[in-house]
Amino acid sequence: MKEKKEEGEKRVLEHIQALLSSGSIKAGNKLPSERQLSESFGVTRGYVRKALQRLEYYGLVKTLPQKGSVVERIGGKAMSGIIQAIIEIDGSEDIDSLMETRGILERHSARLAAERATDEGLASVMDAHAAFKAAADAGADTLEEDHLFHLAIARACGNSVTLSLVSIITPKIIAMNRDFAENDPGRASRTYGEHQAIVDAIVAKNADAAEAAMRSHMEKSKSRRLI
Amino acid sequence: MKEKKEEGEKRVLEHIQALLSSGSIKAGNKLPSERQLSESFGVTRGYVRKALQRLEYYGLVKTLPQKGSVVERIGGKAMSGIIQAIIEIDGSEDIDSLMETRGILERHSARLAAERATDEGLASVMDAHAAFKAAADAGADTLEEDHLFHLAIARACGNSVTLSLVSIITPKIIAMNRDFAENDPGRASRTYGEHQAIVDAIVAKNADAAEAAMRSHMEKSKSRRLI
DNA sequence: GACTCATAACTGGTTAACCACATCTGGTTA
DNA sequence: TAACCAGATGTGGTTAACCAGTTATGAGTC
Repeated sequence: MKEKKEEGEKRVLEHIQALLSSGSIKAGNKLPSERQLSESFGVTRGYVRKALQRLEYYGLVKTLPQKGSVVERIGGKAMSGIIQAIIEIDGSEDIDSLMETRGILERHSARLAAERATDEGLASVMDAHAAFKAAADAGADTLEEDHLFHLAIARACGNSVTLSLVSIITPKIIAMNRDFAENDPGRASRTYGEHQAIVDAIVAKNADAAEAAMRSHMEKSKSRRLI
Repeated sequence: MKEKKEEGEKRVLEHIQALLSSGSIKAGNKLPSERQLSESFGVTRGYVRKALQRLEYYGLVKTLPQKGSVVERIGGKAMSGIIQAIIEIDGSEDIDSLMETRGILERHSARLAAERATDEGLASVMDAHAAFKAAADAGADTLEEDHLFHLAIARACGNSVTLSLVSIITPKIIAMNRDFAENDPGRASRTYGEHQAIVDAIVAKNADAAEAAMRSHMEKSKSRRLI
């Protein structure tokens, strides 16, 4: 996908991966300075910084201002495997995996929302649900309201990581199959009905029903190729 | 968490969020140039670039070399909500959410591995399992082998997104509770037994059993505060 | 020899300048 | 009028220089 772009960063990641898996740098030790790395890898310092920031984002190294970067206390082989996954992540996200994983996360966020949503969380879910209906009744495009409905549930489930992951995955799916958006006139009302079942289960605090309703919704929307 | 650091990037994200939610910039349109943004936001261009790259990583904008950045065709309110989630992500990952979400993903990766793992995938799972036993028998630290075992399952499940997410989450958990690592001498063998149950179910292609075994393993390890 | 403290070297963080390339502009030409 | 074609402008991508702060050094002192 990205050929020229970020080529330097990828090279740095591979080099660091080699350093760690070969044992040249042990877990918990300090990494050489950015300047030394850039020189030994034959790239400019900017790429080293980008790669290190990426690794820090994934929690593999910790960079301290004016001091240096230390690698987390994770074994070399495991570290290497994770970096490999990071390198592969970029363009490897196929639509099937995205939708499957999203289904798993959404299903559980519905369950968790039913189990422990606050009154405030329930209210915002119902608000989003009502907004969807309003848009549908007005004959407007409901894609955004649909998305916001799901985000409201993810937020109500009280799990910040699940919310983050759903937030990351959903736009990728939208971007990937927006072109497939058929304009079936009955689609919005059918989606609304499925949403209604989810909302009912959540407000009834019936976790099993909420998960089942979301699962059903996900499977149907998958066949529609839309949220 | 990050106070001074990346403050500029956060400011840019908030500004762009405001631009999008206010409707000043509509979905599908081109964003102003990086220089214009940096000037109007009162920050240097570096921060604008970092923020845009972040948004591109999340699939919200697409940056074309020598042309400009276009925002994905997602509604302004939804876009704003996603950016909000991105801003909140940084330090908001509490250990409970991390472990809960990891449990959900691992549970399903075990199920999927049982359903559709290739012979190659099965072999690497069993290899990792054997490596764990070897380390345990030698009385060595098994943390790395434990991690690699779980990564092997995630890889065998054939879902690239799930593999990515597990790869991202796991090191954060390790980093967070490495200090809790008690040295209970029986721990390794107990963990090995739990792993054995998972492996058996996967090779038997019994999805329900695999999921149940992984769920049990996750719950027990949660109480141990270790993988 | 042990301690102190100015200083030099080095760290990651930040900024401004530079590059190749794409696009737009406005005059020129068939 | 319409096609064309320098060249001026603007784009994101990249690089090198600069900054504040930390750390190691080593001469000077007790």
